Amino acid sequence: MNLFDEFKWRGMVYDATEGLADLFANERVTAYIGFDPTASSLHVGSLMTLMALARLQRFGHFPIAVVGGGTGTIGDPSGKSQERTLLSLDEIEENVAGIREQLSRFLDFDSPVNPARIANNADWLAGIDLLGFLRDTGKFFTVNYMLQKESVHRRLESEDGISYTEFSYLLLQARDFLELFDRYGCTLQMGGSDQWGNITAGIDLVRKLRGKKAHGLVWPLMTAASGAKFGKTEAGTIWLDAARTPAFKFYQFWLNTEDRDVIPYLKSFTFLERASIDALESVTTSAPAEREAQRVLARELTALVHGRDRVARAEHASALLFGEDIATLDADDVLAVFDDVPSTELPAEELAGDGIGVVDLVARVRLAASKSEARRLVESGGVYVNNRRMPDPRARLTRDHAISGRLFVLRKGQKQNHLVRLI
RNA sequence: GGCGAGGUAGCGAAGCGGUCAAACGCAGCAGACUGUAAAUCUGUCGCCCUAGCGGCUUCGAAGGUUCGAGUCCUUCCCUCGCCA
Repeated sequence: MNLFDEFKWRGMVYDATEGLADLFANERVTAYIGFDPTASSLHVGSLMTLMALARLQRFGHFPIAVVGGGTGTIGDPSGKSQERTLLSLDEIEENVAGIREQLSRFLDFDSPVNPARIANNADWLAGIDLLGFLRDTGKFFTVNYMLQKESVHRRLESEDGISYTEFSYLLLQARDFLELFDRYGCTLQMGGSDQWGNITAGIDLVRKLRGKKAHGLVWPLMTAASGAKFGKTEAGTIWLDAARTPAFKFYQFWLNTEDRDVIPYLKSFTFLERASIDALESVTTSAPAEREAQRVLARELTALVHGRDRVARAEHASALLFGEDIATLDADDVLAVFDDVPSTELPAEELAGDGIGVVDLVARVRLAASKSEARRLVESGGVYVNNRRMPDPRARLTRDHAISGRLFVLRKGQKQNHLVRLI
């Protein structure tokens, strides 16, 4: 099976240029994808992209991850309904460094055969002078062509319009492709379907200036079946950085995938073979309550992003949290398992006398934004201490309630846990 | 520059001088039901507390009229549309 069929089977081909399948079959292709340096960490929304590069490398081709240190200063209008706020150069610099680090978990930069490569387009874009750019790149695009691009077109229709800055973005990305073609013989650019316009612009530029055929491949934008934006949860974005999204939470995010999304996610985000995924699909149909597919998905991704040892811990923590009676456990066991769960230290003297009010504690550890909100939470039955619901806002906690006299497991709703250690 | 429309809670959107902390929808949070799922239903949803027909700060900004202003007047700022 060549890479094109592989992508196709995984539902990753939304559109591709003519002849790409043959190219994959006959040549070792150098391909690139761009990453936006809008934050110092990538989040699950970039997984498709990361996996695409990783698969490419596994099939013997050459992946290039381009971090948009240059284009990031401008902002891509694709898929955006509003003008973006510009980041400072320092911020971008910092973000590029963070992303570089995360890429290494997906790509092999030391392969003797087909090592991956990282490039920062600031290297060639930053030094460009306006007049030179207008002559060398601008001359090859008519405004008519640019206006036809979906991303530009949509913004023209909108009330807010599009700034000249973002309008120019297309040209910069086209320039990237040309540059990578010249430097590394890169002949393929991939991305989400919103990138199609930018990609074809690059292909056109390569053809016009170098007389060579370059290719493009885009996949459908990942959405959850519910229509929710993928990768965001109640508590915000799911990052690939353990400091921002602890492994336990990351694991839980995938475990909570709904049935109708889980198979597509397995295809897109894991290296599992077709046979395994087909098997999981039938199990999901016959025994959905087991959530076997979700477990595998969570295990695979947590292992990939956070490492094998984290998986075991996350699984153990999940079993405990959603199963056994925490209160009977030993504080050390709980701590060992839950060290990813957010925690707060509380001086034991605050529990002296008649103890601390549940409401106060919930607000104190920021499980609720304010004391009033904490009170509402408690009254609606959404607060649990050591797995036992505490619906009375006047309830107080003393040391006697703590696990081994030194630990509280505070829970909000079904899933949000917080450890309180007495010191 | 001229004319017109408009700026209300995270978003959208009501609001004809008093009972407006502000209808309604979405998003959010919690509960029931479940499989740590989906759908559905319920509650909640400015901030504070000693939780009460309690206190405080809001309706672009600043002034003013009035016993009383999101609602009226003045000036200013900003957005959008049409024209130049």
